[in-house]
Amino acid sequence: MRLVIARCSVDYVGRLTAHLPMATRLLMVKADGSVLVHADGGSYKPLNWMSPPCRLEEGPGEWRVVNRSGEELRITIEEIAHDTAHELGIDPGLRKDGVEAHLQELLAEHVRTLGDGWRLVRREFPTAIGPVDLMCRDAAGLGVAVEIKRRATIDAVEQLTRYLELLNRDPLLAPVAGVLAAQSIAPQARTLAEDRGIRCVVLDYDELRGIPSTEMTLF
Amino acid sequence: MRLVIARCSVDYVGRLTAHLPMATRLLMVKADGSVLVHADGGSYKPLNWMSPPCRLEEGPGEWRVVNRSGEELRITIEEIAHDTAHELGIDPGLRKDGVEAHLQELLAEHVRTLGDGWRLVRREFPTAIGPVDLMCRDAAGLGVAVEIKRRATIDAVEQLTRYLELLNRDPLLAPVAGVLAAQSIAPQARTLAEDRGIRCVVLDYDELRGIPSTEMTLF
DNA sequence: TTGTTGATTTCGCAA
DNA sequence: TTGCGAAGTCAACAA
Repeated sequence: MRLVIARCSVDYVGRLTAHLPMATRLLMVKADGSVLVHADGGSYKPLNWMSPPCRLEEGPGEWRVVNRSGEELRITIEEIAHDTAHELGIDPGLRKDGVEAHLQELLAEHVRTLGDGWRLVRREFPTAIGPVDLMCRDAAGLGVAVEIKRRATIDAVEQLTRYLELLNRDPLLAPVAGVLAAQSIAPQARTLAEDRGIRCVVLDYDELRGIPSTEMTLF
Repeated sequence: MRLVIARCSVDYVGRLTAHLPMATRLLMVKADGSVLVHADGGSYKPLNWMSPPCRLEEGPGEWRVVNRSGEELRITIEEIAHDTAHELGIDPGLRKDGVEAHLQELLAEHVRTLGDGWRLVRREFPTAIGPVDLMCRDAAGLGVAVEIKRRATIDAVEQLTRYLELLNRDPLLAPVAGVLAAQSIAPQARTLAEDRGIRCVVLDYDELRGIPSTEMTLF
């Protein structure tokens, strides 16, 4: 990895056109040839960049970074304050825990939190337009399709609505009710969902994780 | 901006839990206290990070980066290969051109490309559930709602469908047809749109830009 | 390779 | 401040 602190201006021409006026910035050149232009603030997102695979052509006072589809990042360098290179090696990579897939696992284990006497029919219940996260039966034995999200927006309501329309056309399954379960639910999503008779449930990840999974055997 | 090349392991506990095993990486500390952990490849996204506002507490062989909501990034440092700091100053920022707003401006100027004799009623035509990108009238004087996207997915079709339902309830406007105009249209979106009688139009940004805007005065 | 979906999305605008 | 939609979204996974 090469780290350059330089006074530079940057022009990108590709999927859009963008320009950065002359200023001092960090230029990061990674081992795969990708280039990142970072300012001393903002978020983790660079001001501008070129993703791999790409090629860096270094000329006097100008870098050109191009990829196969003709996108180009042109960096005009006025002055270099720092320029070092470092061997980093291949990174072993990140391990994550607590994403949407885990929410689904947890809720599948604790379907009872949605209602007394509820049972899980199956996870990833297949339909013609994609799998329903959880298919359940309530205490009365009626079908319930559960859509799980970390953050539920209007899209989630539309998605669940499409599933419900399809499922309710099947005389063997109908009637099927809907539940939108998420760690947070956007107000507009809640309004639309309730307008369509879809129940909204806010999930607490830590609470779900805290319930002993042997609970299901108690009933 | 401080740049540190170090052999380190990283643990993040916050909205999720994540772990990085010991390896050599770049640690970038920005002026606002935010910290980025970069590997020598991948994309512009760091392996892990803490967004501002946050605070860095530096101990012997361990950094703790915390924010107000209790999220924490803990970096255990085994060896430091490089450690420099640089004054960058405030960045003047990025200027972009060619985003969705520009597509809307261009198409509003060249509504005729959608059909001979078409007229623009107004941009951002207001409805109870949000503004329609372009409201037009075709050669026969019938209303057409146009939804503009850079990339049209199924969401865009659903959005336009909601508008059309609403608009067609208004006896002063009905009947209103729908057009989905985008630089690219996902196959499933096209299928769903055409199934609902919504016309799909692929836009060419450069072509639209190339048409003299005085064209409208020719008719 | 292509398409679809989730994301510690980030970012910008507007109410 | 909050909410919502766009993004050069990116990235992982399935078909």
